[in-house]
Amino acid sequence: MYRTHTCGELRAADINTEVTLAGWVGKVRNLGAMAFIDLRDRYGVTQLAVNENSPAAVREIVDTLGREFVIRATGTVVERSAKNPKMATGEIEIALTELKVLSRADTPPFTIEENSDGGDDLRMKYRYLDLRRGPLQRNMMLRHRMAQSARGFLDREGFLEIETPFLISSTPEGARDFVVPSRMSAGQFYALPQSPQTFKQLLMVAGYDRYFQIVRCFRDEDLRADRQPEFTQIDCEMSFVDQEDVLETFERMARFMFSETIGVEFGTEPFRRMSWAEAMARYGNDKPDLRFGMEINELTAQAKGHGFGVFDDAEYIGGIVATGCAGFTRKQIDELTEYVKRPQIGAKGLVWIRLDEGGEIKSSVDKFYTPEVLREWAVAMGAQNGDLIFVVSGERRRSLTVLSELRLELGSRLGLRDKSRFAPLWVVDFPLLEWDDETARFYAMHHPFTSPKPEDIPLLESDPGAVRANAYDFVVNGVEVGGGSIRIFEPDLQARMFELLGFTPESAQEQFGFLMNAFRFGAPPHGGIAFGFDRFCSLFGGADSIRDYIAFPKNNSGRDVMIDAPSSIAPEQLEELNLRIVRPE
RNA sequence: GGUGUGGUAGUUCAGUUGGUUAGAAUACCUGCCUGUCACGCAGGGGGUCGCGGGUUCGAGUCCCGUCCAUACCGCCA
Repeated sequence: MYRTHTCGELRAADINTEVTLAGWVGKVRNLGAMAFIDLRDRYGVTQLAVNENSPAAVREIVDTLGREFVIRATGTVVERSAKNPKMATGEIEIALTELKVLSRADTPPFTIEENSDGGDDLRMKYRYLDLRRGPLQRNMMLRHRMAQSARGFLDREGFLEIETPFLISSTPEGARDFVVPSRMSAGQFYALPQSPQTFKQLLMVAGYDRYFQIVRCFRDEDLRADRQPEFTQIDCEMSFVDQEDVLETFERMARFMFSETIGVEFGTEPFRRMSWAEAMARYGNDKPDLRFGMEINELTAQAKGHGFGVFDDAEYIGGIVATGCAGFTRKQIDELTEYVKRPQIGAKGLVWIRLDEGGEIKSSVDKFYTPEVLREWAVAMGAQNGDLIFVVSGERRRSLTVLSELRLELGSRLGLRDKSRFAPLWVVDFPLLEWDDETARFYAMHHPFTSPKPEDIPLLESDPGAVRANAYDFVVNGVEVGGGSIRIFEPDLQARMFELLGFTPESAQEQFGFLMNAFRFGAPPHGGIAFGFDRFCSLFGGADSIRDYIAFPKNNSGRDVMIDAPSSIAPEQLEELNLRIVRPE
C-alpha cells in the first residue's frame, strides 16, 4: 500500500496515528539539525518533520531531496509546536520514521506554486507541471463538479445522454470544418462536427424526446482567449416544447449549477428577458453586461440641426452617462478617446459634456450648443450634476458598437464588473437572417434550422430582414454562455428557408437531404440549447480566458506546443490516404 | 489576412541619450543554522540580449526583414 491518507485530510484529531503519505516534495526547509518538508498532492499539503530523534537513514534521504521528487513518507501524526493557521493541516505534522524516494525529478522549468513564475508559453509546453499547481487543480475540480451537476440535473429531468458521431460530412455553411481524409474512400473526407445539431434533431425524429450530451465540438477558426478550435458544449434538445418550455427548463439548470457548484443564488424572480432589438438599442451589443447601468441613450433628434456638421450629417447620435465622473481629468478623457479611436473600435471622435457639482455645464462642443440645449440632453439621459456624458455619432451600427465598447471600458475602469457578481439574462427574438453585403445574400443568424416566429412567417419573402426567430441566448456578465432555438419541423417551411438562404433544391437536398427526408416520416415539434461549457467554467471561476479550464488547450496559433501538433505525416501515410502536399512550408 | 504589445540568466523582469566587464529578484549549487512554513545567513555558478541583415568608431538600445508568444479586428451558420 502506497498511502493510508492524502496530504489534505489529517487534523488534530488524528494525533498519534501512524500514517503513510505519498506525494510531491514542494519545499524542503533544512534548518540544520532539523528539517521540514512540504508534501503535496491534489488534496493539499502536509508538513513532514525531521529532527535529531529521527532515524539516521531518514535524515540522510532528506539531504538528497529536490523539488518535485515523488516520495512516500511514514510517521506519526504529532501536534505542531508552531501551528500554521493558513494551512488546513496546519495544526499537525508527520514525525518521520520511514522515507522512500519513489521518483526523482529534474529541477522544473518554473516553480510549482500557487503563483507560478512561468509565462504562458512555458506553462503550455510543460502543461503537466502547470496542472500540478493549486489554481489549475481547483479549475479542473470546478469543471468536474459543473459537469456532474449538469449531468445530475438533466438525468433527473429525464434527459438521455446519447453520443453522436465525430466523423461526419462537411457543410460549407458556417465556420470552417476540420477535415479528416478517408483511407478507404479515396479522395473523400470526413469533417469533425461544429456541433451535433443535425444529429440531435434526428434523435427527436427518432422519439428520444429529451437528449443531452457533454460533447466536444470543432471549428477551424482563429482563436481568442475564449475560443478554442476544440471546445465542449452541454448540448440539449427536447421535443413537444415551445420556447417558454426550453427557457424554463434551462433556467432551472443554470440556477442549479450556480447554487450547487459555487453557492450563488438568484432569489425567486425569473431571469431578466430582453429582446435582441432592445439589447442592441440600450447596450449596443447582443450580449450586454448587466452588472452595471450606463445605458445608451439616443440623441439623434435633439442633437441634429444646430450647425455642428459632424452631428448634422450623422445617421445616429447617442451617448452614455458616466455616473459621478465629472471629476475626470483631461488625460482620462483623452485616454478614453484614444481607446474608442483604435481601429478595432473605429470611433471618429468622442464628445464629452461635464455636469459640475455646482451645476455648471462644460463640453467639447460649447461652440455649437448652448448650455440650455446641453441641459436638455442631460435631462433626457437622466444625468445628474457630477456626471460626465459621452456622445458619439456616425453610422448607426458602428456608433452603437463604439458606445458598447466605451461602456464596457468605463465599467471596467470604475470597477463595476465585479467577478463575484453574476447578472444573467435571456436575450430573445433574434433576427432570423443577417444580410451580408459582400456576397449580397442573407445568412442564417443562428443556423438554417431555426424557426421564424409564426407571426413573422408572412414576411419571409417580402421583408426577410425583419423576420424574428424563435432563438435565444443565455448571457451572463456580457458573456454568451448558451444559445439555442426552436427548430423548423415542417418540411415545407424548411424548404422555404433553404431557398431564402440561396440553396437550390438540389444543393439543399445534397447537404441536408438526410434531415429533410427524416422530417417526412413524422417529425415532432422540437427545440433546444447548447451551453459553451468552457466559458461556463471560466465564468464560474472568475476568469476571462477559458484556457485554464481546459486540461490541454491549444495556444493562440491553434498549436499544442506540448505534443507539437499539428505536425507533418510520413510519405507512406500520405500515399495511403491518396494525398499529395502541394504547398509545403 | 490586419493592428497593438512583448521576446535580455532556468524563470519573472530592469537596462537612461547608442559608450567601460549586461543587472535585480527568484530558482539552482556549496557551507552554516533546533521550530521553519515566501525560513534566515554567507558564498558560488549561470547570458547566441529570439533569428538574419543594415547604420555606426561602437548596437541589448536605432533602421529593415523574419520567427515566436499574446490581446484584439476580420472570421466564429
